[in-house]
Amino acid sequence: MTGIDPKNRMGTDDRAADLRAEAFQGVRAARSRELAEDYVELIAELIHDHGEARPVDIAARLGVRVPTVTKTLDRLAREGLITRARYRSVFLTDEGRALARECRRRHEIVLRFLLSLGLDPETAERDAEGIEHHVSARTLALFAAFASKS
Amino acid sequence: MTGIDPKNRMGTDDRAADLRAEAFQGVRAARSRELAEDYVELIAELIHDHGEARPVDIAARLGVRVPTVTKTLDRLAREGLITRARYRSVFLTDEGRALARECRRRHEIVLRFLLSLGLDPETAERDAEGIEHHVSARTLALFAAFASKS
DNA sequence: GAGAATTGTTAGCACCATCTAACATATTGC
DNA sequence: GCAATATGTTAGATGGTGCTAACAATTCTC
Ligand SMILES: [Mn+2]
Ligand SMILES: [Mn+2]
Ligand SMILES: [Mn+2]
Ligand SMILES: [Mn+2]
Repeated sequence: MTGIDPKNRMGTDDRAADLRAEAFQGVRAARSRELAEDYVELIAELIHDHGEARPVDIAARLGVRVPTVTKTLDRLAREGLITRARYRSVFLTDEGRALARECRRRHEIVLRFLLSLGLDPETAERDAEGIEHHVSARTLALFAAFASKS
Repeated sequence: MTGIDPKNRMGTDDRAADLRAEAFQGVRAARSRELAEDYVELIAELIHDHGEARPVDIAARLGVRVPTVTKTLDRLAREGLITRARYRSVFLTDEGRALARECRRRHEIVLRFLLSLGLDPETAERDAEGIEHHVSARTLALFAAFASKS
């Protein structure tokens, strides 16, 4: 019968720590999807605007070198988001197209939200590009509601 | 004198692409700082709440294994954010403490903002943990203003 | 204070994301 | 159609972030 039961105190701490850990695990999962999301969104846009998505254009817009794009595209192909043939431009699979659509929608909601808060367009675009990957469905819904209500 | 000057068209595209590239480069830079930011913020909190920051507690709260923490702490020490001695707990340098303070402030502003939008506390905490690293000073100021005005 | 339990480190693996250099292929322009 | 240019791939390096297994040091408990 010591004053405070150390087991109990630890138990509370542990539960709090577990909650934290879950949050961080979620963030890590989101991080691991970020690059694929940016790629498919950009590929869809290039196909829409220019008729095709070429590695050189992807690289120019992402600000990385072409070999970096080649390697990442190989990964996306492995994951079933795109298809490609050597020396040819890139195509989205159905799955890739679905992801791209979802990412575009999310990107636009986040962007409109930031603009409706009064942020300048350039900063809004920059911040949206990072924030979009870390916004839950609930938060997205609130963003959309706020933006349309203002 | 061909119908549309292809050089001109390309020029416009190039400038737009450059802007995009800058945004993505900014996001990549933020990504490369994320982990260090989460670590120093958590270390400061552990020191404040428990008197010391031990790898085992850092690991429990981040949801990773202890050897992962060891390795990352080595990197943070290399970068001058923490100091440590073998088998001892972790200390922040002045630089680390300054970064931790800034991260904590930013984290709280983002969290309060999300809560003031009407998000439930658990989702707010999760989203804040990811969003915080991608919020510019301007956006942060707008978040803070919105949260206090509501 | 010795043995048990906990904590921390090291080594080694896997994967990702970036780069440069060198080479291969396609496209373009004359 | 060929030569020059542009584009794409491969190889190999660097560094980050995660893991498990094995071992070392510390701390706790009796
Ligand atoms: Mn993005
Ligand atoms: Mn985007
Ligand atoms: Mn965080
Ligand atoms: Mn945080």
